[in-house]
Amino acid sequence: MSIYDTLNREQKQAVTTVDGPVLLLAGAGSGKTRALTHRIAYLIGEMGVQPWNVLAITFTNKAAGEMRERVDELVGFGADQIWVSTFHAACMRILRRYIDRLGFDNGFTIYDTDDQKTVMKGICKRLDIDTKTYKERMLLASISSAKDKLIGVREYELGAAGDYQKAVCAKVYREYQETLQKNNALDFDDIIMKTVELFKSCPEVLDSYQERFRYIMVDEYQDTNTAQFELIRLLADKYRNLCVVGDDDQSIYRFRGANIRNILDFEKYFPEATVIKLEQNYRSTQYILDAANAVIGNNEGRKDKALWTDRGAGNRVHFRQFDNAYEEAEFIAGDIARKVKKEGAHYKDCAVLYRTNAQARLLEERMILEGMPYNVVGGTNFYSRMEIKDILAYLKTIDNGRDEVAVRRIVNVPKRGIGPATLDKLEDYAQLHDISLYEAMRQADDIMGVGRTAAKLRPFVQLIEDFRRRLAEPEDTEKPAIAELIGEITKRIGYEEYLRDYDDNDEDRMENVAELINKAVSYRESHETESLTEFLEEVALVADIDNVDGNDDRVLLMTLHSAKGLEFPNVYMAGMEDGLFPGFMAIASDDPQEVEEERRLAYVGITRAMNDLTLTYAQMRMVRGETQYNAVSRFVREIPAQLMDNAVPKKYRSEESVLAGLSRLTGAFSKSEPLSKGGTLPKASARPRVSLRPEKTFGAGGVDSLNRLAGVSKGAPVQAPEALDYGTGERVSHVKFGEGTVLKIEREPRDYKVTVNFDKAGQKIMYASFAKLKRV
DNA sequence: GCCTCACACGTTTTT
DNA sequence: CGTGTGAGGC
Repeated sequence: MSIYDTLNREQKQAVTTVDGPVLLLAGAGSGKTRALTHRIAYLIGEMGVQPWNVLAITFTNKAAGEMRERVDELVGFGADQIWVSTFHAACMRILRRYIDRLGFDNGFTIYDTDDQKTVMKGICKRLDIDTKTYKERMLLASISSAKDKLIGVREYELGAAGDYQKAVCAKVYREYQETLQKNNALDFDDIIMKTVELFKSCPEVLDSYQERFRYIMVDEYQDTNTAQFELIRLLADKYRNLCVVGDDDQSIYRFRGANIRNILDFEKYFPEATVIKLEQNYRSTQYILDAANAVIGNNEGRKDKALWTDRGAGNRVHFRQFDNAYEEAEFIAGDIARKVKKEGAHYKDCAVLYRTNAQARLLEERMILEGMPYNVVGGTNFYSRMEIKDILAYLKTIDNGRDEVAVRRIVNVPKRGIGPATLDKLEDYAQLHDISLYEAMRQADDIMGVGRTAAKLRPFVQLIEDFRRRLAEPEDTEKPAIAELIGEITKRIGYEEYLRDYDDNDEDRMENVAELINKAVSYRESHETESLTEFLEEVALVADIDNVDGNDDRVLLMTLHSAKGLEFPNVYMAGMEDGLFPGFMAIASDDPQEVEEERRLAYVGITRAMNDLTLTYAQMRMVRGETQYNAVSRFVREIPAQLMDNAVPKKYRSEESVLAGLSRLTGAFSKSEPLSKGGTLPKASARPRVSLRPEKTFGAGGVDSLNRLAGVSKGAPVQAPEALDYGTGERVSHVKFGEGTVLKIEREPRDYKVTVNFDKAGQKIMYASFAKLKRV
């Protein structure tokens, strides 16, 4: 009995066809990861291929981690020599070694979307571009899409000739690339593009990697963009042992440049390719699979395939409709609770999938209310939180002084009295002397003479220099670990106090900082040598889905995109409405491809379900403070009625009414009038809707906050309190700062400005109507 | 340089 | 609806 006996015929063929290009068309749930991992085991165990000659590429760290685990089990000795990694991580490894050949320093940093935006803002200012006509987002999008297609600055400029708008983009593109190079930074797209550039300009480097990676496997191949395809093509060009695995029906990243032609035209690029189809589904029951097939069948131009299962009919697809999104959330939470209680399900067996992250909120609130354990994947990435970015910017500055975005971010956090004017002066000086902004700060004394501003910069520069010096110390003497470094930074800059003044979330934020320290500790544990550069790189390349722990017994809430590659016994797809899913943009577009992509997304969602699939619809939904009335999603309507337990109402079945439903009826109906459908759901009107949102606390300020509330709701200016019930020299208490003594009260046109010396928090100046001070 | 208020703007989706 | 940004006062 060998490990290959459990594979079906097609899987076996995929495993044993090791020479030449292979296109493995693997439908959802057809065991493609099994096929891939066994293929790697077969190459090494049966064909005598050296482990280091194997490269397996995935899209997320999570997928890479899972594959690594399974390969380790199957291969045993030498498994750690196999490169199992994401596109980005693999390219980073290559670039760290060779990017100096492209004029970058090997210690370069990675810019995330936030950093890109910051750079772009600066460029628009510098080039005097009107950001009303040319939005930063749009400019970045066109640069990104150019990079996805491997169009460099020069080529872009050539293509822009004669087109004013494009010419502006070209100018911005050039400036953007120059800025990044100056800052010794790459953005996500550069990571791929620069690697291709490296391979094309340094044949000997390419050759060394071709020799190294004689057997290449690519997972989720349908999501590769042109740059990624070119990268793979170059690497595989010598030995042509390339096995790509994908499903054109699950291609959902067109918006990010994924080129579906890569999979559809694979046989054109590699005419000698063996094509193998995996069509047996091991995941879902028949009803679910039939529904999936029915929906995806509406797409044109797909590779012909039909999934089948021997798991039996199973349950019909559940369809439930609700008056509004609150009831939808209530039902989903309730249904999960019922499954856990009555059917012995675990929370972690249930996932709620939706189109947009914004939908998570209502669901989350409902689950909090029910005390149900849940986990939201995505939304705001941990590493894009303000406090994390601040700390990382300190680390980046210590690590790479050329990263101007990082330096600018923190030079005045916490406040050091260094404003834009000072930075401009420094910037000019830096440009003139061809040095970095940070270097200019180090020389600040020479620039502005004995000006006060130079003195303000000194402690900052000293702080950074101090940490740099200590990091340069030899190992196991004085050199601090990254975790210690973070702790010391926060302490020395007084970050906790800064956060306390910043807003009311200081406790959450400090917890996040603590979490970052945890991550630094676990980084140290999983690596033999600690490198700040490497730590920052790992941190830059994590996706939200990477942090999902499948062992936690919690309901998972995530977007349909995040759900790709996962499976759950019970799946809820919420917000099945035309206008939301498929999205408004896709419907309005005259490019039918857009709705097709949404349909593939629906297909991905449906095929996540193993046993139970529930689709929900809300007639009324608040979107950005506006009430929308939508028709039942066309994707629900594409599922034959006999596969579902509830019929889609007639009114949504004809095309006409669907179109009518599409138009937004804001204002046409009274918003306060609940659209109750008679006696079907009597509790709808009785339930206090407001209670679902966490109530905002206005502190103990009594009259003052009431004044504020009343004032705000009428849109009138805030009224100054008639008189204060405390005076100079008296003791007062504050919600955040505790007790203190009033030093000064100043009358201002609209308010009183009160200076208080707090026992613990020190001296603060605040406005009476906001501070909610109470006499003690 | 800092702080406040007013308003404009946005949503797909993410390595 | 919530956030982020820019103008104007202090």
